[in-house]
Amino acid sequence: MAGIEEVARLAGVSTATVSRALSGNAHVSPATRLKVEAAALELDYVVSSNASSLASGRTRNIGVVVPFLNRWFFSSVLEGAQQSLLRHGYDLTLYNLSGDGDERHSVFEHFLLRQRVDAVIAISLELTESEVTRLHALRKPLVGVGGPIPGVRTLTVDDTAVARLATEHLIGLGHTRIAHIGGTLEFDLDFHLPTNRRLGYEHALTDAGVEIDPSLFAPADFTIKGGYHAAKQLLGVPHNRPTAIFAASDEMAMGSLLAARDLGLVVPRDVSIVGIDDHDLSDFFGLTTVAQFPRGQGEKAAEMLMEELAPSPLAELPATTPLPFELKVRSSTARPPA
Amino acid sequence: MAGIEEVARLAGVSTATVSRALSGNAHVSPATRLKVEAAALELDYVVSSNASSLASGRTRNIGVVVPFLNRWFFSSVLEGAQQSLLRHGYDLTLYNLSGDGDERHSVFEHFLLRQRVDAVIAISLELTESEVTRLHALRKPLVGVGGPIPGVRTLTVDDTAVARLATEHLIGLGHTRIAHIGGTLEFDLDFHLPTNRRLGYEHALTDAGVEIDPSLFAPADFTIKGGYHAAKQLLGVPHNRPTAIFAASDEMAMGSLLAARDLGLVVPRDVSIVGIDDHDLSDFFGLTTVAQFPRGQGEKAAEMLMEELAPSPLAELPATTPLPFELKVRSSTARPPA
DNA sequence: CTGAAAGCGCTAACAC
DNA sequence: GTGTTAGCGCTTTCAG
Repeated sequence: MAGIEEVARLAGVSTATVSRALSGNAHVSPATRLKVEAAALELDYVVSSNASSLASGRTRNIGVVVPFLNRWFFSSVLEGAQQSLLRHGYDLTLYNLSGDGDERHSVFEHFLLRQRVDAVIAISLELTESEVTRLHALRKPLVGVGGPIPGVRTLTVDDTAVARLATEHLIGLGHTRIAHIGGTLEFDLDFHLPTNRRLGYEHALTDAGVEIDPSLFAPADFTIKGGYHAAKQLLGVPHNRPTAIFAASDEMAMGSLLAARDLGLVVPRDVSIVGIDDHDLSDFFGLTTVAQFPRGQGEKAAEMLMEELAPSPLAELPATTPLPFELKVRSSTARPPA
Repeated sequence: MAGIEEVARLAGVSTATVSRALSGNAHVSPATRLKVEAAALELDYVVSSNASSLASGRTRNIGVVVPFLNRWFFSSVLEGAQQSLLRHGYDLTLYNLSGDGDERHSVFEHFLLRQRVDAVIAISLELTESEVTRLHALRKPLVGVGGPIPGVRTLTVDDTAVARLATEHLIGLGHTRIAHIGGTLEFDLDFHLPTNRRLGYEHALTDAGVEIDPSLFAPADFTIKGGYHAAKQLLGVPHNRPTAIFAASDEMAMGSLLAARDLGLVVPRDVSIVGIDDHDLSDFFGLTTVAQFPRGQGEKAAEMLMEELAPSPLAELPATTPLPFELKVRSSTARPPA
């Protein structure tokens, strides 16, 4: 537990110089810098982040708030953010709001206000106006991932366009009876993702001159299990069965795959299935999907924060950055049966 | 950003009293405590964790180190730990070592030494002796989850017993040709989990008087995909096919389920399958498994740390706490075909 | 480019 | 029970 003073003594300089040399925040002659670095190394010196934060006002720590941990999308974003932050010398403190509203309140009251963090990343969370206001009042940069938050810079794919792309792929193959497994209303609270995806689906259909059939929609909960049951419902009808399913997430698409199989249908011969995500397992299942890149989203969110926290005040960045997505055609889609 | 001084002024007491009243670390008369609390509330006062840490030496922050984020086991442990820590007013800073060894080194050099954390939880990571030594030298409590670390208190299920239980379930049903999908050697580096599970399997067999057939073992990588390929290998043989598979993880067991299906086999009529974990999806797949409870493991790890950090120095606790596990029989196992 | 010194906002003896 | 005060270990003006 060597302190800065000992390093200063060993290097024969003042503590101020040690601080400058080690943080790189000011000009120090190469010679002294070397001396200081050598001394620090020899003494195993590492700055105390608390003392440093207290004195400088910067914590080099970013708060990340997520609603779930054990879901592919969230953990991927988190992974990306973590890695990127680490590279920048930042720590990541994690707040999981999977619990009740109480937990959420306490997180906002406690950690944001304890000034433990320099900024926060909110993943797929619709923050309330008061939460956003509070953060702004504390001058904490905030970036959202996974859906637009009013007044906040946000990274999000264009859900409507993604859904349209998936649906158009099916239409392009010749399908017209295309079912859609979307989210239940409760999932619409944050960001209206289900609604947007459904809209993209409907737009694509309409543009292609296909009438929208409400009986071809089934809601589910974004899980494999939910997708399975929804698909059984959709595919179990005796006649005029849909020839394709567009699921609003890969997990639901996988559930559909399994449901089709259990019904004795062969994919893609009897029914085509397409999802959204490019989940880890999608390749294994041969699932055609529209990839979004959550790792990249996490990384980008971190980078944005780094820029915002950097001394050089950049030009105002756009409030919402569109994210890339890409159709990945695999073996779960084909022309409809003749 | 009201400071303690303003609160003290508003409440008509000294800063020391405010500190005491708010932290509960000393006796304050109920009357003044109330006054202080009211003042703090009115001013939206929250302690600066940095100042507090610097002065007290406690950070109220726990570091959690994980090798993966997007795997069921790890995210579940993490979730449990997070929730438990939050309840205790602790923050959790996350370090994901999924990158290269460089990252690992930097994590150990940086965060542990930056004294950002009071203690650390290592999930399924075999720490090197020097890493452990370093932590001990810094007097940072350390608890491991998922495998024994020499010289460190660890939470872990008895892998041998778990595997034995799963295997005995199969034996009890009348199976004798029981295959095992275990881990590849690389997964054995940390904690020898694959080896232990294989041993449990072999012991159970031996005890039952069944000879161990090396051709009935197939290694995989703990994923669904890996399990799928391993199972195809095992089940694809023309004759004397195994009547049961014991997979060392539920994900591999699910892969086996899918493989069996693709081979035209009906589970459990033609082949029984059992896994370990009780993964989120296991219920959906009707998979018989031996549940371990990772959320609980995370919670318990947090609790242990809280005790260790508490002022009252408890009696020395056992170095390794055995964890509960439980056979969950579902529909993937049955008597072997006659 | 470098040093001296004044805090950063709190906690913990130590008095009373 | 409560006030006084000396730091915790750094960073950052301000001089030089």
